[in-house]
Amino acid sequence: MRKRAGPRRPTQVEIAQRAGVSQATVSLVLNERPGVPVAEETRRRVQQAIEDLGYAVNPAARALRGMTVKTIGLYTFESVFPVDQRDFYHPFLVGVEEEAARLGYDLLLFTSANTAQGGVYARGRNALLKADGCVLLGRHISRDDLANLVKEGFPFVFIGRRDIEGTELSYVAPDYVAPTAALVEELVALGHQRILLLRQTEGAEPGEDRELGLRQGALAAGLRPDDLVVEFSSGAEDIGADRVTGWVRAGITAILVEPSEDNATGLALAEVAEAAGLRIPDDLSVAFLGSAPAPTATRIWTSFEIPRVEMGRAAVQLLVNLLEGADQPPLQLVVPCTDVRGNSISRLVRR
Amino acid sequence: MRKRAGPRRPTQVEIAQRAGVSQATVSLVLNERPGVPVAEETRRRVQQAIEDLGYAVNPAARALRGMTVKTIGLYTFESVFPVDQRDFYHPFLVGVEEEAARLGYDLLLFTSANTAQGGVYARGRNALLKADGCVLLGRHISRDDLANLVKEGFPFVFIGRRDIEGTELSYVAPDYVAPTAALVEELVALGHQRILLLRQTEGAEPGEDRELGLRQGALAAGLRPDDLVVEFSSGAEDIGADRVTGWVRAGITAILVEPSEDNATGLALAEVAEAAGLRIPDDLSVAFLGSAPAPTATRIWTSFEIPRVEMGRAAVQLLVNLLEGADQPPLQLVVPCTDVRGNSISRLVRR
DNA sequence: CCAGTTGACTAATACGTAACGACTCCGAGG
DNA sequence: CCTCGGAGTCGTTACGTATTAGTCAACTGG
Repeated sequence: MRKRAGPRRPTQVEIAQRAGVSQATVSLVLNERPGVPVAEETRRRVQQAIEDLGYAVNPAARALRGMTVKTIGLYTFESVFPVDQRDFYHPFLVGVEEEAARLGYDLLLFTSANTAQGGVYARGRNALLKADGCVLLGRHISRDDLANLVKEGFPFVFIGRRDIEGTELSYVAPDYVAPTAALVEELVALGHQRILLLRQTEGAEPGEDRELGLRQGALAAGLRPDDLVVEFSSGAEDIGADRVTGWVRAGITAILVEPSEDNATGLALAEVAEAAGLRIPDDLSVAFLGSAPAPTATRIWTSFEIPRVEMGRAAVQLLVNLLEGADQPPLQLVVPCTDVRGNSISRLVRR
Repeated sequence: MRKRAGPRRPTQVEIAQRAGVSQATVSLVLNERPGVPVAEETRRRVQQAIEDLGYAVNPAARALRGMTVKTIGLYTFESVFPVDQRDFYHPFLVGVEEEAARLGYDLLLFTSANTAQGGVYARGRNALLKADGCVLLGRHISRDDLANLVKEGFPFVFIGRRDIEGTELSYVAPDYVAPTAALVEELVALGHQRILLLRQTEGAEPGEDRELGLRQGALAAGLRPDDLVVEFSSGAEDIGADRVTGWVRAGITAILVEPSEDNATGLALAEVAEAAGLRIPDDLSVAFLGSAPAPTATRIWTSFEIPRVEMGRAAVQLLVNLLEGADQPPLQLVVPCTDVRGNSISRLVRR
């Protein structure tokens, strides 16, 4: 943190001198306050001085007085930056940006915190303070950091659901439960009796929600709990041929995949299955509980889409509510997903 | 600019009280100054207090003292935000972001200024002050704004070349002259004798550079100035069938197109030409002096690529040089483009 | 002619930090 | 015994703004 270079900028004091008034009056002209009138002639002189000297209010001084500075921070827990178009997170950012712009806030990207590998509390401890409030994003998140932020009373909104024991935080999250349940009911209606849920090992809450949806759907469709299998995968290398054929031999006919950012697990599953002579969907129905891999000429994955742009927008709206409403309690918002009906599940044919 | 909500954060004074030292000592521990030692035991106590209270330095107060705050602003003169992948400007932003992250700076996107439609000096006059320095970007730029910024001594780097009379500013720009000249020489070698340059009406300097390249190339290839034609277009609707056939009837056999962000002009030209029965490149050679429309199965446009990501990176490097070097003069950087040899120009066949 | 009221302005202060100069120890050197 | 000097701390100030409490003159109504 070195010293700034360059010539000094004019201050309210200099404006005041030039206009022949006090600094307080300049401030009054700048932000007119109801009940404190300023004579028209005085106002004019001050405006003129501002024009002449090219004055601009100093945001730092303003912030020091405890004012907001119309800036929303955007922090991601994993390396989302640089913002690549193919990136899973890109639509969130677009939504955040659009809405911030619409509401007149600038957007501060905490690019440095990520590379520094220290989390929110890395560098000068809580770098987020440069902004009025913050939108947080990312799977591999530090619960301690979140809890700390809540304790400190720093205004933030998390994109995705996070439950922290003992505290309540603001978030906007997709509804994984309902569409998962609907998918299960559809599979049962298609004749499937044993269904596997393949969960990611990381990012607990979304996985919990999907499992809840699985059980709700099974209950509604009259499936027994024994017919449901839940397994975990930490990546593509987890999915071996023996594991997949094992599932099938155990009577599994439909697999619900919790997607990862790059969908490596799901793609590996498909590849391994086909290599083992299992055709999708004839021998094995596969659906993604979230964003699926891009459709190809022959394959459209059955899945559902998270409204990412809208979630980004909503996060900013919640945050601005927190910032502008005095003493708001934490806000939560759950948004519905839209179904994608593809050709990766089908009616079960008993052999 | 309302008041901030939430509980107050701990200050250096409170740390000092808890550690039994003065505020000045806390500051010393926080930013160790060469020549001013602090006892190990004291340092430890202060660190402990910082830990206990969860202290974080207040960036506003720091900034007010004239310190830099490790933030680079990014301002675009037209609506680049929200950052869309198809956007012409996206690669610049990626480069800026990468380099800012690498150098430990956060990135402040001035999204609000664009929508407010007021330019740099809109809102509270010069919103840029929230950052230490700024990267500026965009074609439809206000020369007055730029001149003002220079006058005020605000550190910034412009992406693209801009000459402002009487002042010198920092920029990173692509070299349009050399590849344009090379293209002209190549066309002449292919037998072309009358060449048209189709300039954009807006964004003067890049157009000037291309025209300079045209004349240099013509000179080197032994073409007479009379054989060069320069026309202007303000968009796709400018390009009518009569205009294009007029050019051809006047002996034009090759057209160099100055690209716009969306390349509408160039695409319109191609369409109109084909509709008029002119085949490219047999009847008419066409090349883009910059980024061409995306290649298709049958068409790769001859053009050259601006290294946009690298330019973004370079802009940040220049800016950080300005910020961290004391009293740096303005810096300029011209980067080479890479040729794209396509199938839209060919040897001239006399009929 | 005076108490009360309103309009227009200002002096003073607080916000949290970094830096400068001054101050107090304490041991070494004369 | 006195002086000197360095190590370690501290008091104070300045940064530029928004706000509070207050001053002061002009005006009102009785």
